[in-house]
Amino acid sequence: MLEKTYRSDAVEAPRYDAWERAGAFAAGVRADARPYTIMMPPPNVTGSLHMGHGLTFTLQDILIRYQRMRGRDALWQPGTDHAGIATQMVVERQLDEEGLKRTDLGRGKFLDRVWEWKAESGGQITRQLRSLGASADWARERFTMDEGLSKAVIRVFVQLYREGLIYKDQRLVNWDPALETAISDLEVQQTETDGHLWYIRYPVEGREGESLTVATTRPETMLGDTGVAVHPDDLRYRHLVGGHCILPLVGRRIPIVADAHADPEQGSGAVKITPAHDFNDFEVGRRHGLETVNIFDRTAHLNDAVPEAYRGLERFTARERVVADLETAGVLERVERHRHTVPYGDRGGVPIEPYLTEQWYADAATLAKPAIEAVETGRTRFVPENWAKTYFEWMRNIQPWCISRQLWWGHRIPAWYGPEGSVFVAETEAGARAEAEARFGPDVELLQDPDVLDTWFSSALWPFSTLGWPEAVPELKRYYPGDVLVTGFDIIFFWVARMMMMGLHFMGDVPFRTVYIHALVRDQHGAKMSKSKGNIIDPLDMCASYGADALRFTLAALAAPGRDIKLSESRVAGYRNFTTKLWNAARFCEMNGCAPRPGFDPAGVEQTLNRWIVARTVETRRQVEAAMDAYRFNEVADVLYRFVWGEFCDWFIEFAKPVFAEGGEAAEETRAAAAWVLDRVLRMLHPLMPFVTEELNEALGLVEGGLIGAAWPDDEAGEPPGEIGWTIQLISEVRRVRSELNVPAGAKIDAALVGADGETAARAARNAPQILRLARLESLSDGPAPEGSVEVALPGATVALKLAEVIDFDKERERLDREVAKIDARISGIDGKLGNERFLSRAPAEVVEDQREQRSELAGQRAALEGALARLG
RNA sequence: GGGUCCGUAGCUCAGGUGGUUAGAGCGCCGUCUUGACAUGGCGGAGGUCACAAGUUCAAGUCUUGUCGGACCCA
Repeated sequence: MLEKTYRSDAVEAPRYDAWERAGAFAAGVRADARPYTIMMPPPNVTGSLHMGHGLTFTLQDILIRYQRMRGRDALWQPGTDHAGIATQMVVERQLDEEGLKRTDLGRGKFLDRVWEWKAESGGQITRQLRSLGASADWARERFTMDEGLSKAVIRVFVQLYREGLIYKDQRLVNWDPALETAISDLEVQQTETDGHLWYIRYPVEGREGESLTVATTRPETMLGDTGVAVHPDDLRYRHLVGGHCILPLVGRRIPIVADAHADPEQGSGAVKITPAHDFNDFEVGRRHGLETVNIFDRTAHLNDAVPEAYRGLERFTARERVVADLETAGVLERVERHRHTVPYGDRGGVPIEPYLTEQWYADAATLAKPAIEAVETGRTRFVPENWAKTYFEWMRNIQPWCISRQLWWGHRIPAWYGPEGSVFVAETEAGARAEAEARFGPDVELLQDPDVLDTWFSSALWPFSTLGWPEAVPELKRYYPGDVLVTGFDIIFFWVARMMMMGLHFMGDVPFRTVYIHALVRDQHGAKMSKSKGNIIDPLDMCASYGADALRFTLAALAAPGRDIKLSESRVAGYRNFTTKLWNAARFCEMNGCAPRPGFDPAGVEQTLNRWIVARTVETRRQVEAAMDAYRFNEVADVLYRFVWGEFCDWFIEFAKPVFAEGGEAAEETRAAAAWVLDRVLRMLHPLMPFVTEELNEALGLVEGGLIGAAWPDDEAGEPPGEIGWTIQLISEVRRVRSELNVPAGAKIDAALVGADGETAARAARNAPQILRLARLESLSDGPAPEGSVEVALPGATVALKLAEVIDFDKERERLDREVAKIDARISGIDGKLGNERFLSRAPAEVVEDQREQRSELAGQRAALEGALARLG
């Protein structure tokens, strides 16, 4: 006997363990089945589960469980990525507490510490994923720093290098002075900041008293200025082009050049050029052959390239000093408040510095070409397809990808430096050495590049490196390409694009056929969830309070394509109630002996009620499939919710009660039908609510071996008979009138069916026990309407409620007048259409016919109401 | 500056290719301890579908413009 309420907290963990122990998540068991692959976007090994994870992994689990039930050999490949910067920071913070720096330990010992940390704490997020119910194939779990995946990284690097698609270059990078490494331009957050605009006069050489005024948000960078630009069409300054300014505080002689980068409308129209510290200025400098003077060291302190007085100053201190000195020198014209965007590193949290360094780059433009084409030709499809535009936009304007990072934690770049600036790139040191010795003879000294690769470089290989590449294992052939990649739009550039490039280049095929892009999870008012705002809804809290099933169902129900999810706890509570409802419906079935009947044929049921629920179940199944195939998770949830609650519970179970009470063959068939519907409901809900459905399945002894491995239903049935719908309408109308007239809920009243044709009378008779019970009627006789009754018009008949004692005749007349008015409004609407020749000639025949039918139906009801009015006198 | 998306009930949102009386959850009001379920039942109120023009027999849905908001890129 089922408990009175479902206890998710007691059920979920053991249930999950049982699945995992039984190997229910394992791919490869169904050797003859068509594979279905989802590559789990590897969360950071430092991560802990937040609601964004909750959404993405819930959707993936829904898909994987659904396809598993549909008979596919489902592989959900899990794992984590090593998160270079984040992980290194975590361990450095630990060291900091011991008063140590990573340089105190040295590279080897530091890496040992990172691995130690990983072993202890790195599994947190994958453990948390289990409480969500994620049915990933944990036995195949991978980590981007695993031996095999590392081998793949090295292989890819070496091959791309040999193909000329990886090279070293001296360019400006986004430099994080807190972390002392280059970072990707994607890891730079442009942040609106209140600042100032300083106007500085640069004296013109050889023209006493004449100066050019430049405006800057970063006055300290003037120490590295090597030019001043004016617009070529700017008549004010044309005579100065080709001349020089004398840089204040420094005394350097810098050329005045004409360049379209200078905007005549902005400030004075003249702009200082600092090629070593600004991306635009770098280009200007290149065009005009200006010097590059690097004025910062790795931590953004001024270096020896600046006058002695400023050396060693931190950049913001330097700003104050420079401004003060400019003022003293009388060349500071004015200062304005100015709001502008400042680039911040999203990990280090300090403003990044455009910084001139030598780094390794991948030729993204070349790699992008086939990746663009693959989406153009539909080999990979975005859902919703709008995101393809974003993808194209970025891919068609792609910049060289800076792949080196000045970190210790990560894949070490397989490049060794020898004498005379030589570089040897090989998969192993021995390989590099062999090459070096061939050139320089034995005993050549080699030094490996100290840097590591961008974490996304290894993530880009995830769809095939996790399957064993570069070894030629059978898994590669079987599970590559994946079927769908599920991720957020914020990751299209970082990861989706790069997987496309690498997959096509190394596997010769796209890494996945479909990319499903879901939205961000926000709080109930649409704000991003963040610790500082205190508006975080923790998925694990939700699971603990309402059950993982309730959270999963909520996320699915809110996952409408192309829209952010505004989540509130009350939604989760609402779907917890749905879990309870399901539980209680199952409990009702159990209490009434609704056991599955061997050989039960849903298409062969005889009772109208059962034909109805069977047909509705099949119809629901079709709708769920269509929604699932279109990744319309909200529709999947909605269709199931409405069917289970609004039809199965509200009507089928209520209609079944008198049948059970009556007994006999009808009751037997209805019991079997109820058990069958419940079985189908549990199967269909299982991908969304795995725990409660599995628990109920076991308790009721429905599918042997568990739902997780059960087959998705494929029953067929005809149209649902209209009789049940009509009866429902009758009951609802009577209830409404009772409520309107304040008839006490407990009072049973006599009623008559007036003016019913033969078929309608038969319908009413067949469903009389249900009608009496649910409309709370004492009796339902055949017309005519009793004296002093309230009449309700229905298709095919009128129900007259004997309420002489409670009726206020005037009020009843008013009520009927209102009903007539409503019908008249609809009739005149229809007449407007039917009176329009263009409608009759141009609208499809079935639309016209439908209007005619409605009109005749309404006319009948109107006549019935008029009759009722007449009888009231 | 370039691009994407969104304005539908008090709140949060559904409404693929135009076609019944525009739906759901939460909230609100009334009512009911009826043997599955008060985490519930029954009933109800609440919408000029942002605004304007256009296309069409027909527009929440398509087009254009206006206003308001969000996000991405530079």
